[in-house]
Amino acid sequence: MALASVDTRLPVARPDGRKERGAPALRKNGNEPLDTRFDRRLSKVLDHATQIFCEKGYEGASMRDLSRAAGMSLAGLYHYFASKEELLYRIQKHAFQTIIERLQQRLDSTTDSEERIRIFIENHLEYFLANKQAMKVLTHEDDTLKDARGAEIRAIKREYYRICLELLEDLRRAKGLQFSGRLAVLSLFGTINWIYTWHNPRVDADAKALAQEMGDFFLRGVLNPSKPRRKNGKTSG
Amino acid sequence: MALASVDTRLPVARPDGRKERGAPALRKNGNEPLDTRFDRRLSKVLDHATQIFCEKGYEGASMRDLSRAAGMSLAGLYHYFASKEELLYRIQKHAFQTIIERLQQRLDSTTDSEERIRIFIENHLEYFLANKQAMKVLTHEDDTLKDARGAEIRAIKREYYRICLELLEDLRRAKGLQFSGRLAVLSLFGTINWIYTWHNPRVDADAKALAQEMGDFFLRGVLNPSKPRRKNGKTSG
DNA sequence: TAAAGATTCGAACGAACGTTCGCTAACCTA
DNA sequence: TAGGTTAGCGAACGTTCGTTCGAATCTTTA
Repeated sequence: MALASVDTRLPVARPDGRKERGAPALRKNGNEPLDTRFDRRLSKVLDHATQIFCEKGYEGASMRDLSRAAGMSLAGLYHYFASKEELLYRIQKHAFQTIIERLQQRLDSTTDSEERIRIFIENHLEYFLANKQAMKVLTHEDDTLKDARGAEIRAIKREYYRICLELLEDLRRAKGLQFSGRLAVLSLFGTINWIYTWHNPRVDADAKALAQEMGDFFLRGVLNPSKPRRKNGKTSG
Repeated sequence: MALASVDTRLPVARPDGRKERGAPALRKNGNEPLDTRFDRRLSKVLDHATQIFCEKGYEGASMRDLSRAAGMSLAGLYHYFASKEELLYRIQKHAFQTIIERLQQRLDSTTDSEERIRIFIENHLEYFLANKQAMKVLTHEDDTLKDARGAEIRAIKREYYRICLELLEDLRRAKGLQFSGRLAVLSLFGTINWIYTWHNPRVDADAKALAQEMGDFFLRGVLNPSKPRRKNGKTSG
C-alpha cells in the first residue's frame, strides 16, 4: 500500500494564482518542480522559516523575524506563500514525506523482520540529525496546525505510525513473541524523537552509531523472553 | 546531597508587596503557605493557567484566554502575579519540585539498584499521568523561559537528570555492566516523557501498569548481556 | 461603624501581530 | 524597445497582545 492510499492533499497553488511559464520544469520526484527561480527562492524562504520556527517556536516567531532572517521585506515574503500557517504546513509536510519516502525505499532491501526495524530506526535518526531544525519543528509543533492542513499532517503521522507498528508485529509473529505493539511503537518513538531535546554533535555519536545502540537496546527489550523479576509488591498495604 | 545544594531561587514576592496578615500560616511543606485566601486563590489561578497553557501553548495562550478560564477580569488576575512569565515559572517549578521531592522519599525505601530504577520510572509516570496538563507544560515549554527564571528551571532539570544518571550508574556498577549512562538516561527520558503525546486513559494502562511494562522493557535493554546480532554491514559500498 | 487593607474591575496604554495595498523596479518575450 | 508579467518594497490596515491605572467594592479589624 502506498503512502497515501486516499489522497486528501490540499492544493498548494501559488499565492498570486499565476500560471507556470516556460519549459514544463524538470521534476525532482513526482511532486514539485524545483528548478524555477520561484521554487528555488521559496525553498530558501522555507529554510529560513524552519530555522526561526525552530528557535522561537511557531507562535513565538513573528513574520518580522522571518523577513529579517530571509533578508526580504515583510510584504515581499508574501509573494511566495499565502500565510504563516502555510509555511508551517509546507515545512512539516515536506519533512514527513521525505522521511517516509526514504524509509520505503530502504525497506525494500530486506525481508528480515529484525533488520527492517533497524532500518526504521536508522532512517529516522539519519534524517532527524541531518535535518534537526525541520524535525524539531515537525515534532514540537505537533498539534499546532488546525483544520484541513492539520488533518493532513496528522494523516501522514498515522501512516508513519502504522508502518512502524507493522514492522513490530511482523517481528512478533516471526519470533513468536508477546508484547504490546502500541506500547512498543510509542516507546520507540519516544526514544528516537526525544533526541531533538538533547543531541549535541560535539558530544554525542552520529546517527549510524546511535541507531546501532538504540537498535540493540530496543530489540533487547522487545526480543528477550527472560523477563526481569517483577517488582516485589508490598504485601503489607 | 539535597535537591538544590546551591540555592539560586528567585524571590517570589507578592506582586503588590504587601505583608502577610493574621496567623503565620500553616505550611504544607517547607516552602509555601497554602492556607491564606490569597494563596488558595492563586493556586486556582495557576490551575486554570496550566490548562490553558496545555491547550494552546505558552505563546499561543493570551492573558484574555486566562482571564476567561479563571472567571476573573484581566486586571484582576494581576493581583496574584506580576507577569505571564511568572505564571509559567511557578507552574514548572512546582511540578518539578514536587516530582523530585516524592522521588527522594520513595528512593529511601530500598538500596537495590534495579528496584530503585523501577521506583524512578513509577514515580515519574504516576506524577505525570496524575498531573498530565502540568507535565505537558513542563515538557513542552522546556526552553520557553529565559534569563534567571529559565536558568533556575534548567538547574532543577539537571538535578533530576543527575539523579537518574546516578541510579543507572549504581546499577551498572552493581551488575558489572557496560553501557553509556548518558544514552540510557536520555532514552529512558524519551520513553517516559513522550507519553504526553499519546496517553489516553480510555485506551492505555494506568501509571503502575505502564511503569511495570516500561521498567521490564528498559531493564531488559540495559541488563541483558547477550547483544542482539549486529547489523550486517553492506560490504559492497 | 469607621478606618485600613485586600480584592476586583472597566478602560485604556503603547507595542507588536499577520496581512494587504499600491506602487516601482526588474525581467522576459515579441 | 515596447508591453506584460514577476519580484519586491514602504506604509499602513485592523486586531490583539501584555500590562497598568485609578476608582470601586468587598473584608477584616479596632
